[in-house]
Parts: sequence; structure tokens; C-alpha cells
Amino acid sequence: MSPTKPASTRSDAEAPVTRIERKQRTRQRLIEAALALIGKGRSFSALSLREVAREAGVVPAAFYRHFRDLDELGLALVEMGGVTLRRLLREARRDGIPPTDMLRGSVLIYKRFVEERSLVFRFIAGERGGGSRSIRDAIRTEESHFASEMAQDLRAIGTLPELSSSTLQMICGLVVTTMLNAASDILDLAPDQPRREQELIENFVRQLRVIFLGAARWREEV
Amino acid sequence: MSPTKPASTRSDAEAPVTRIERKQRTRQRLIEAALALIGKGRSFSALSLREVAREAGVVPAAFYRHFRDLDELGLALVEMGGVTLRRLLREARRDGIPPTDMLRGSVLIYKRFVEERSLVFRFIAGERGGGSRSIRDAIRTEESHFASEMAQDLRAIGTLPELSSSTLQMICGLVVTTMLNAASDILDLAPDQPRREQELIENFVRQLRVIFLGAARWREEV
DNA sequence: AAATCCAGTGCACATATGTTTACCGAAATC
DNA sequence: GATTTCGGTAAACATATGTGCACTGGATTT
Repeated sequence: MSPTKPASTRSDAEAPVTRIERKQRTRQRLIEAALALIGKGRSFSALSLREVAREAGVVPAAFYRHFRDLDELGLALVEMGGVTLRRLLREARRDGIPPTDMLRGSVLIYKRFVEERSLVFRFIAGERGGGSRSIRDAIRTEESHFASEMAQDLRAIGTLPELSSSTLQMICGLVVTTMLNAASDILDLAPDQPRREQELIENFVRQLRVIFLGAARWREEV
Repeated sequence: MSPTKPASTRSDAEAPVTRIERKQRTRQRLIEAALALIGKGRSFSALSLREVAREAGVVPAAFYRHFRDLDELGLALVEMGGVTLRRLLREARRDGIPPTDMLRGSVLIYKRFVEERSLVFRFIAGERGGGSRSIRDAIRTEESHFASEMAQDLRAIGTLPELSSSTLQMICGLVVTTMLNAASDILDLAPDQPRREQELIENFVRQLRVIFLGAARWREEV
């Protein structure tokens, strides 16, 4: 974490000489401190300002230079969560869906994705239902955007072409809550329970299959 | 908070003379105090022992006569949530499902049920993803039992007779998470947003429809 | 070179927290 | 009727919290 002094050609891209860069940097440190604490099992809504400041290696009063209160930090985390979800879709778009056994393939990719970004997902899964009102609302908005993008992507690759876009949106909403729910389960897996892990993702796959079966059979104007 | 001296006819059904009754009573007051605080917008995982004791009208040290810590109180709340869910099924069994437009009917009943027990549902929805590990696990267990009972009931009334019971269980799990997710949404509804409320329950109904459509089309051993 | 800005410091404050300890008084047991 | 049991109390403790205030020193502007 010490300022690396590389023997590279230039030193312009490295040092955060400018003040706004410095500010941005400790802001980031605060955010990551909160995430680190979440990673240690604490739930965000139970964090204290001083705890976060301490973890970030900064005096409590300095916190106020960046956020009005913890809630505002939380909103930044939500935003980060939104970015993460968008990246998931982007990668899926780039790499395409595994051609054989699409659902199980996607689920495995998703599982890996969640595990590699466990902190953000832990935050989202944790504050989605509890926490403060404003954070919950922000997460809902982010989920909804995610569902919209997913609906667009499904449309683009020609899945379920006969569905209206509002129906597609509704179905993606269901998929998203199922995904986030599964994320919560995945994150709580003991690291050495391959048995439990196996049946968990199997369950996840089957639930998605039910949803897409239902979607395929859906007829507007019932 | 002074001991009310009622001028009622009898005093036998009133006074909790026995000591264990008294104990049970303040235990209950602690539980209800926690729920009351949740009702005021605080999230359970952020409650403090003193806060709860204060709300219950009891000195902090007295708390320890009933629970080792807040986590243990939380487990009592989970249990209460389980009972609530079981009651939902019991009432559904007793009253039967509304014959016309079953799904929408059930959803409206459920909505009312949630609103009338908003505190317990707020607790469950809030700690389901966040909170402490032990509470989360307890909630998961309760959910799973609920899903099992629901599967049994569906079987009993002859719904989806061709599905294996493990499949039925998996589908009920999906229904349960969808229900709890909807509960969270319902509880966050502003009290004067009939527009939003309408589209919310409409969405809920349609999601359930997708699930049951998929379930009906499910073939084992795909 | 001088003036200004401002992210981060150090310190103080009132208040809140979890937990322990000795104690009381009424119910329960003898 | 004497003795024991045990919910609940009162006070104290060490520690934690959010927030305000004057400050400082290096970057930024003039």
C-alpha cells in the first residue's frame, strides 16, 4: 500500500499530486473500509462512522469531508453495486451464453462472479431488505435498471420474442430477485460443503428453468 | 407505567400471580419492545440492548434474565415469524382458495395478512439477507419448513399432481422467496400511493402466474 | 512570492453502550 | 412461620459513539 516508486519512464500517471485526486483516493479508502468491515461479518447498517474511519486509517472528523453520514456512504456502495451488475451483463454480452445447457452454464458463471465480488454482493443482499429506507430504495432502483437491461438483452438475442416488453420486464424482475436470493445463499456457504453447494446451485438452476418455462408459455391478455 | 389498579369485577384472570407467568410476561414485553422499535423504522440488527430494555420499561440488567444477548432475542422473533407463516397456511387451508382468479385472490389475502402483521414481516424481510449469521440461518430453516408445508397443501388439493415432491418443494421455495420479496415491497409502500400499489400487486400476481405456468409445464428428467 | 484554500488532525464534549456487582422484596418452598 | 429462590433494581465501570472547533501544512490561485 506504500507509494510505489517505479523505475518506469514517466512519473506523471503515478503520483496523485493533485488535490482532488488525493481527495478521491481517501474517499475510495472509506468506501473500501466499509466493504472490508462487511467482509468481516458485520452488517452495514450496524457499522459506526468511527469504525469505518478507523479502518480507513483516517480520523473520524475527516469522514465529513466526503459524506454527510453513513447513509450517504451506503448510497455510494449501492452505486458500486449497480456498476457491478452492469458489468455482469456486459461480460455476458461479450462472451455470449454457453451454448449447451445455457441455464446451468450461466448459473456457474454467475456463481463465480458473485464469489469474486463477494463484498459488494454481501452488501446488496444485506441492505436490500433491511437497512435504511433511502438505501433500500436506491437498491430497488438499481435492480429495476438491471432488469430492464436484461430484458433488452434477451430481446436482442431473440429469446421469448412474442412477449411484450412490459411482460419481459416483469419476468426479468423475477429472475433478478431469484438471482440475488441465490447470491445470499452462495455467500453463506461454508467453504467445504461441496455437497450442500451442489444441491444449492442445482436448486437455483431448476428455479430459473421453471421461470423460463413459464415465460415461454405465457400468453398476453389472459 | 404504574401498576394499574382496575375496578373490574374479578381479579383472577387479571393478575399474573405466579412467578413464571410474570417472567413470561416481561419476556414478551422485551420481544414486543424490539418489534415496536422495528416498527419505528429501526432495523433489528442495529438495535441496542439498552434501547430494547428501555422500550420494554425494564432496567438493562434485567434483559439478561431472559436472553443471553440480542441475537437470542432475534431467534425468538424468528420463531414468532415461523408461527405467523404457519398461521397463514392454516387460514388458507380453512378458508380455501378463492375459486375465481385464484392467484389474484390469494395475493390480496396475503397482502392484507402482511399489513396486519407488518412488524414481524418487516423483521423477517430485513434480517433475511442481512443481520447476524445465526438469525439468517434460522430464517432460512423457517422458510424451508414453510415451503414444505405449502408443497404438502398443494399436493393435498391436487395441484400439479404429476410433479415429484422434491420438484414441488423447489417450486414452493421459489414461491416463498417471491412472497417475501413482495412483502418487503408492500411494507415500503407509501400509504397514499394506490397507483404504485396497484401495479405492485399486479406485478406480484403476474410473477406467480409465470411460476405456476412453468410448474405446470415441468417434466421431470429433462 | 504572497494569499487562499481545504483535506486531514487533535482534542474535547456530552451522551450511549454492554456488562458486572450488590442488593431488594415478593413468591415459592420447606 | 422461617428459609430459599429469583425477577427486577440501582449504581458503577470502562469503553464507544457522533459531532463541533480551532488548527496546520501543502497544494492552488493570485
